[in-house]
Amino acid sequence: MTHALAQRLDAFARISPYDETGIAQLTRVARVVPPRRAPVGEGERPNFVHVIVDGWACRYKSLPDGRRQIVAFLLPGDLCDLNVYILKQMDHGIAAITRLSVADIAPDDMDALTANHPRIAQALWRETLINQAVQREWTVNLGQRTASERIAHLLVELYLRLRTVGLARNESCDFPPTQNDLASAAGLTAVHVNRTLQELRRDGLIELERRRLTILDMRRLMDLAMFNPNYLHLHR
Amino acid sequence: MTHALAQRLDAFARISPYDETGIAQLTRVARVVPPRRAPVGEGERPNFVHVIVDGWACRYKSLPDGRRQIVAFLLPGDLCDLNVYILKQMDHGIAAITRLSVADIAPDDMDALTANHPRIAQALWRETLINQAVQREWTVNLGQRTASERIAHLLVELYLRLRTVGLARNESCDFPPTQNDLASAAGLTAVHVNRTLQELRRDGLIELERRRLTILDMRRLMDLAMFNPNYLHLHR
DNA sequence: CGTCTGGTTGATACGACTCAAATTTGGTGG
DNA sequence: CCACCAAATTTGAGTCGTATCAACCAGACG
Repeated sequence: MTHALAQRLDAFARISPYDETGIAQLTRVARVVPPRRAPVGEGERPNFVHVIVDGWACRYKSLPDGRRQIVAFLLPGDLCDLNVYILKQMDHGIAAITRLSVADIAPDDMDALTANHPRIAQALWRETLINQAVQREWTVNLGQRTASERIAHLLVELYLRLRTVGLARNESCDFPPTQNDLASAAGLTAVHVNRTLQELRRDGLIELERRRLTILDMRRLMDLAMFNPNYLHLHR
Repeated sequence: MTHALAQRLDAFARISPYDETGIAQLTRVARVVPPRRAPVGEGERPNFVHVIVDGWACRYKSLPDGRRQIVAFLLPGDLCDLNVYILKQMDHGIAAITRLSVADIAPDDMDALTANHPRIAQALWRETLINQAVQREWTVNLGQRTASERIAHLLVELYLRLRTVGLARNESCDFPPTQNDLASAAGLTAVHVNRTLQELRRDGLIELERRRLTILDMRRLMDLAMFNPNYLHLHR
């Protein structure tokens, strides 16, 4: 089984077996984080770069009055904090959605990796830019789309991202976030997410139960979401 | 008058006079773009990196049915498309809000600049990460805040960003975007932005007329917006 | 078996949108 | 300098999407 991070990077620039070995070595030792816990302490200035090896996490920001927005979902192969590698402090929190397995990479090892593997360095830089593009699309999602369009968009995005790391096929994938999680990612209430999901089910677009998502009609779901995959830059 | 881009970068990492000269040379020749026009063709694969020398622009994404979301405001010193430098295609558009003066930097010159000025290279990398943080905060803004909180947050952010490039002081700055622009940045209708601005004025928080913004009570405006400046990473 | 988390349902309230029109502002040309 | 026009702002009335509040239900787990 090839590593999720390698698959992720390979999706954009060819990663050689040699490169892949380099990645595999750094992510060999993984630590387990229980659900709802933070793999990275908030506000802390971390000394390691964290890679999600298995499981789902999210990046979130909270307002002083308790409101909470999930600003990104982190899937296997995602880096938690390339940013803090350079910036002084974490401006948001990270929480595990499922049980998580995380690899901690020391800055020195990271530097060595990018120095010895220029393709990886470039792929990481791309990764960063693509994350930015995803964040922009989320801005559009929250600013312009209605509840059902938003949820539809989120589901399609997550399905496609899972597929590029080999965690989805046949329009179907594990889908651990609760309706509460979806709500705080979509800027809706959990109640409304619930009704919206029912609507999508009723219209024969999706199946979603027991933490498993199946997209029954990809074409119509994408149309509803006005989903344009170009922002994911999935071509090689 | 020192250059906006230099000021911007200097806000995060000390830029030497030598570095500043390098920047000044690349941005000496500027091109003028009239309002509402695009300094960079949409969909095109640009051969140049564009820097806003003077004026305001915005980054936007449109949906097939015509809805349009401004995902970022570009102020003097901002780079339009460091991203496309690496990614294959532009996944969004750029439009001038005011008359714009733009410097086009050839990739080779860009490479030379970062090679000869490591501080600049690092500062540019930071810039990228901060833009990402800003985009995350916009996600929170659209997902969690009410209309008046959103507008308040937007105004404070823009004021602070202008201040770091020397374009604002005494809680006052030029403010060219129309209520329509604010609406499509805040995910609201222009009508509602109008009423929201009136509310902010009525409460003695701001003055805004003839394209000039004055923040009358910064403390209360920031409280209303639940504004936490840490995401701008303004410290050095 | 009781407890807890997540999902579901119903009734009601409200923030923001829509549509439509009036008014003001700013730019342009005579 | 004024007349004109288009763009931007303002106002009002009515509607709708989503939030709120409050139960209730199902399954997981200790």
